Amino acid sequence: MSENVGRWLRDEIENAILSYEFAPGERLDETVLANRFGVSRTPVREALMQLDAIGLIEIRPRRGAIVIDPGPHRIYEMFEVMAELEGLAGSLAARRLDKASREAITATHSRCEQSAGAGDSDAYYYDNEEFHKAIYAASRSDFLEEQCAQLHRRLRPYRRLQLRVRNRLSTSFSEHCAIVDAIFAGNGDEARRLLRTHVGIQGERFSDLVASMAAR
Amino acid sequence: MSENVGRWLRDEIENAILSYEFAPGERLDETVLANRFGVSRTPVREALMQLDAIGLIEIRPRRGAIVIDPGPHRIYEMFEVMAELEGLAGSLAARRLDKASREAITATHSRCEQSAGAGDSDAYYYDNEEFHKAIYAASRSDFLEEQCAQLHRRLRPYRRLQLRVRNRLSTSFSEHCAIVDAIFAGNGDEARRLLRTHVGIQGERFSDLVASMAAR
DNA sequence: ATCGTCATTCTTGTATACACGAATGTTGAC
DNA sequence: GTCAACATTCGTGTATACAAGAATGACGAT
Repeated sequence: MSENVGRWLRDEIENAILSYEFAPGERLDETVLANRFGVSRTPVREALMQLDAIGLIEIRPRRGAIVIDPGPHRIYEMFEVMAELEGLAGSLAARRLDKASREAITATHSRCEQSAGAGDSDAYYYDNEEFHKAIYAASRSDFLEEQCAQLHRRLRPYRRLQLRVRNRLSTSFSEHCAIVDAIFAGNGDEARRLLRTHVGIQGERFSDLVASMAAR
Repeated sequence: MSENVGRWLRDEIENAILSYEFAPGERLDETVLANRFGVSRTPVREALMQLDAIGLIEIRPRRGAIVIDPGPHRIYEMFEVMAELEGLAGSLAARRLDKASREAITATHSRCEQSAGAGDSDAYYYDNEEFHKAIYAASRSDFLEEQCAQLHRRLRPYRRLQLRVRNRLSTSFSEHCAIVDAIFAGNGDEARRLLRTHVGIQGERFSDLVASMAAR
């Protein structure tokens, strides 16, 4: 239970949305939520406000809050932006790499290698996140790091779906290898290019995503 | 006065912060704000919550809200990300340009030409905004458009400072010309490259910015 | 004189009460 | 039977009251 009820509720409701417990399009009734969590409406409203700012729900004045349904097209757009930001992070990381960042990338990369080798999709999902976060941090740009982390978080559920696709694990890891090489070689342009294609969802990978979304 | 007091207050306080009426580092007392705007603390808290999510203030639990002081370095980082996003918008615009977007860009571009020719810095400041927004819209990516608009808004005060620098008006406009040419020619890579350097603040332009910030 | 401890005060965090607009169901007319 | 107007209900928006933690100042000890 976080420092105050409002933030705790924000996380709680956010998780519920990201895990599809609250379905896209569903209306979130303040009183119902307040009862469910055993608090008053005030912190519930604060939590909803924050979720609105993050973009997970939409608060229509006097008409309540509904869970936003991004839809395949918008998700594609979000990945498109994510790819661009990660590309920037990679190119900066290649230029500014220091010892600590290098070690962090190496560590998370080898953890990815283990889980990919073991074919453990869930473990890879987690290690992959850490790997990407290490690259954000290596960019040495706090603002970029924050933006990347925020968008990464919002795309989390779809990324998870992606990993389920056959062979994606080993493909993803070999792409990681090339990315690490480029960054460690100080080749910013190459790191940018590789990360862009690694993160972006083009062609059949997009159809795969849509298919797995439709499957739920 | 917007649809509800909370959002109105958000805009009101946001403007006060962006216009330096509330100085960076300053503490924002809920009761004081409530009295000042003649409302209760409830909508004030809602507004502060939203500003926290936007990143303009920081709410420290049980210790009140303070206006964030980005500092030159972080502002540089924000421009760096802005440059990247605008570059993406430009490259997408070049690929996806349709009649309506083409006309919107042409219209705003020629308005920039007028105000730049007249040496009217304030008018150019406004027309320039519209020009960039036209490019965001031309990208045909709603998410990217929103992200660009949000960051653009947050960088507004510093952009204004930049334009004060000698000769920046005509330099900016000639860069616009090249950008328009690249987009209309369908040359996405060129548009991206030009926008990145147009938006970014490298070298002496960064020192200029820091200098004008220190001058206040 | 300085530092630590305790009490007081002030501000934030949460709950509750009230007001107002939107949604909905009912009744009547065509 | 269908549609429209009105009344009622329900939920959001705002204000106020209360609780609890943090900042501040005074007092005492070293």
